[in-house]
Amino acid sequence: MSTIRDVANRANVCVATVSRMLNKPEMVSQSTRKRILAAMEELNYHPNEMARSLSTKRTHIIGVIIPNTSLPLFGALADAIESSCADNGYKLLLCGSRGNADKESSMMAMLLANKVDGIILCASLRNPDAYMNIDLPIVSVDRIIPNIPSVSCDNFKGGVLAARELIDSGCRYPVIVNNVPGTQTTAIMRSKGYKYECERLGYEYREIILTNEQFFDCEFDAITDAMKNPDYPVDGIFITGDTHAANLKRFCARRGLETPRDYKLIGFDGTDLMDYLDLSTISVPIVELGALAVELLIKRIEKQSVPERSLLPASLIRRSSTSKDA
Amino acid sequence: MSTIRDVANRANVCVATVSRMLNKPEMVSQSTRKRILAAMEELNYHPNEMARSLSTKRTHIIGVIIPNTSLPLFGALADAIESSCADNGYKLLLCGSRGNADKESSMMAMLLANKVDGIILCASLRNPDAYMNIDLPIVSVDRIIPNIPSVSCDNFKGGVLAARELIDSGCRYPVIVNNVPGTQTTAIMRSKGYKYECERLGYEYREIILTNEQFFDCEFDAITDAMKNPDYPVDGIFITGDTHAANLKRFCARRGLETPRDYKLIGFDGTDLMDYLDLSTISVPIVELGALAVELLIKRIEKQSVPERSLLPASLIRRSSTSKDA
DNA sequence: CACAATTTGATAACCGCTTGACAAGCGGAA
DNA sequence: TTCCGCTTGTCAAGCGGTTATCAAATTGTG
Repeated sequence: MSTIRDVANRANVCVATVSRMLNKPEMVSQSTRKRILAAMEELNYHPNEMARSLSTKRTHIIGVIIPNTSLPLFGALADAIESSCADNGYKLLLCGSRGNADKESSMMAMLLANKVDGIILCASLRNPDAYMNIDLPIVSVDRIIPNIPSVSCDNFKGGVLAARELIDSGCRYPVIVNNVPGTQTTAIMRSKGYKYECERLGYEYREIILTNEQFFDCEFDAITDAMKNPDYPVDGIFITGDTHAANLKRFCARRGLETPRDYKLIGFDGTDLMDYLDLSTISVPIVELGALAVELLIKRIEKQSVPERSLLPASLIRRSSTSKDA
Repeated sequence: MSTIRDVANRANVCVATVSRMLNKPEMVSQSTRKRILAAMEELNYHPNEMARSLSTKRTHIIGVIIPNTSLPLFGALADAIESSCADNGYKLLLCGSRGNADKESSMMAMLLANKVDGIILCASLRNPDAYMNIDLPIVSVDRIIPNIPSVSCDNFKGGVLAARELIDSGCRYPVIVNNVPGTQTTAIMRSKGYKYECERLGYEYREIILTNEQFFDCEFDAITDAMKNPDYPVDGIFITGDTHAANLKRFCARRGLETPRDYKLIGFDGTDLMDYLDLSTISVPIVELGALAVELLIKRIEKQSVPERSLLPASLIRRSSTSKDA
């Protein structure tokens, strides 16, 4: 592997000149530039980025902490982030946290030790303290963390859209299916939006709370039971998460319940999956979220100021699961 | 940010001792070890991995070139690879090639310049020359490249299973839907397996070739037309790729054609999507593929020898789209 | 207590590149 | 010719670690 000295020798210049040509090419004349380029070519020289980083204290690497790229939403997000990074001359160090708070912490430390220029975080939020007081630019995606700029989609608006769509499609007894309340501010905003719109339209706010395990194991009896409740026979369901919606649809189908005939169903995320299943959903602009996260992070790396909270619009994707003709 | 020298001072030892404790802890006594650890703790010291890499010539980073993590298959693969890397103390530099051969080449160069310890490649294979003659351990996933160890699933066997399943489910006129023939040896193996089994069971080998654009735009008329062909009224379809299968199912459904009534359908990949759509598929052991790729790469990094070609078993996932009761 | 074994110190070179200070060479303009 | 401005050379220190060498200090052992 050839070094900058080899190139310098080959081109009959000094190392400083080669370095200048690498970093401020306008400082070196056409003729020597050509000589140096030729030498690089001949030696197949590529500057050692490690060595560079060591002296410039800039790696042009950004770290991404994300639960799991095998989930459609996060896979798409990772892809959007990667692509934006590449467009801006940054590389991406990927960490899968699996929603494990301890892993997150150790990954933070690892990224610090590897001198990444900044971090994009999709945090579990189990231990928000871990992210604060870190002397490194951070941008959070779809999670609200004090003192850390975040980009998320307008979850409140998403909740509003979902409520309105259920009611528009003729539901009299809508319900929102939620996770056990946690620190997920985005989930809270979705609920709030949903609640706001329900009440504005004169409907009752009802929710069904499921545990993570129930979601994971598709134990949705609480929901089908609620559909048979004479006092409030649920006929419209807003479930936040496309995979959950897909699981629920299957669960119900096995019990002979079909959308839109027996109930309306709307999800949240806007993944392709919903297209195949013909399920309505609230679309999250993932590509834009990823791109904006990268943009903001780079601004912070360059010491520019960025807005503390960025909201991107959620939008309704209407499919047969919320069609009127029940 | 504190350096190794700061730690040395704080602990009243010399840098060499601190370095020893970092790299061969057994060489330093209990008592000083404690002192050093305490000093590190107090200074919140984390060794600068860049500097380390520069002198050891080992980054413990592996580069991954993959088309696009937003596709279910690659998202899952990336996740499997990341997770195995983490388990083995490696970090992952992720590159999205989007199947673009030029991007692949420049990413190769980038990874080289960043001194990754090795590369896992999911190549487009548009320019296989680019990967060869690279002085760095490489492992290829699901692509066969001369002189580069590869891990893939047993595509031949997968083709066999698909053919047998179609025929078992009662098809008289099965067909395989293929991409235009390219350099994808894995696709070739699938075809071969399919063909082998068809002929072994006394059936005719028929294929329908579609272009990438036709796949992408879901222009499947050639297939539905074939289903009406009186000479060979296609009643069973093996389409290699789950998303394609999903798209085809939708395409057919819009024309009133349903599985398993009007035709049998089997995909290839084994993604969750197929579960939701109740479609049969040949399952690729993605997690194992990722883990094995990492394992082999690490072996190569450590100068151990590895097998040139590794095959992991494909398996049939049977769902209603290939059930007999048509 | 002498001797060996273990642990630590001190120093310096090195990994490959950047950067600043300063001088020297060169050509063109006045 | 002289002076200026651009380009390049020279030199050296520094980024934060690793590692080899050798010597010195500490500890354990019989």
